[in-house]
Amino acid sequence: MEKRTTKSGLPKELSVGDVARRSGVTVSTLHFYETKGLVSGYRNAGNQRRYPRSILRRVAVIRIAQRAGLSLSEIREALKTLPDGRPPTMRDWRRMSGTWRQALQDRIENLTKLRDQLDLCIGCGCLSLTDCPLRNPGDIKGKSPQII
Amino acid sequence: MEKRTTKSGLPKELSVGDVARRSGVTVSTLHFYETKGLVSGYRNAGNQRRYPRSILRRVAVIRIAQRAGLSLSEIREALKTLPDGRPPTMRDWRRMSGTWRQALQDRIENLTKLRDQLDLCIGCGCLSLTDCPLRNPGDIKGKSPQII
DNA sequence: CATTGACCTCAACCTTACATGAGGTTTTAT
DNA sequence: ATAAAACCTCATGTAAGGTTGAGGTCAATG
Repeated sequence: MEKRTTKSGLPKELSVGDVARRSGVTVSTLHFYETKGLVSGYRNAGNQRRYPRSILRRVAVIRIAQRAGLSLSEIREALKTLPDGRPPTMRDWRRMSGTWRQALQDRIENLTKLRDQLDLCIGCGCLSLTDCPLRNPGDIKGKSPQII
Repeated sequence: MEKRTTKSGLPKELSVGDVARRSGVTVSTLHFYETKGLVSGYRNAGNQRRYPRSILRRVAVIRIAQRAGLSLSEIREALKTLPDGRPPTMRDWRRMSGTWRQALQDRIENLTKLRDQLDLCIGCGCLSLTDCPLRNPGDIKGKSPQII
């Protein structure tokens, strides 16, 4: 693939293999993403997948969101609000990445809280104490552990 | 269970059900942890699991380590350095939790870096740029994505 | 124009971290 | 003493996020 190019020298359409090479994910991952509704493209006369160049950005966005800790289904929902074949506008991108930034921030704060509690407990040899914050974290709901 | 108690009124040995109730994990999780070598106990005459009270601390430690992002096999390895039937000493606990603290800290730093990059890219409408740090993060090794 | 590499689909498999249920035994409570 | 609650083992299921392989087609190249 990557033969027909635009005047800028960039290929107009991409095969799965092209996308795999350039995005850093495998072909099977692209197939998988397609079954999960995360990416889409069209087929050529021979039933092979062809993608517009915007797929590359889309895959990059998916990977970033994964790094931020989102599940593929959350990512799919977020991507639903973006145009699929066309590159997203600045506004589109800001809205989505803003939400993701917040999710990331929440995760960071949770982990930081855990780290600080761990620091306290490393100091005090804790975990034997009935009121150790680490033993009954506020973010775990349901039947809480009894006094140990 | 929880009938025979010490003079302090605390039960001397615990059944799986007791441990489940008091630690906040299910019985099947305890079975599972046993198959994975994370916890152990002994059996009574009727082949039922019995645990010393120190199991409670052990399970608490496992859950904390999970929150910090460690896998069960990593946790198992770390726990190997602790006594199983006896409560760990302060030194034991400090060594282990110190390592975990570091792992946690690394995770926090990675996520923070990602967040900051995301902030930059939210501002600039990035991801179209060939040198966007989000598109080729330093922490992903191997064949890096080509210029998009 | 034949070959080889790239694609196709579909099913099965993998890892992590458990949950569920069947069929049978042991404890506990009345 | 008996019923109910709790346990036991072992097999199977679940969910996420893919990977692998078989069997067959398509396309780029000498």
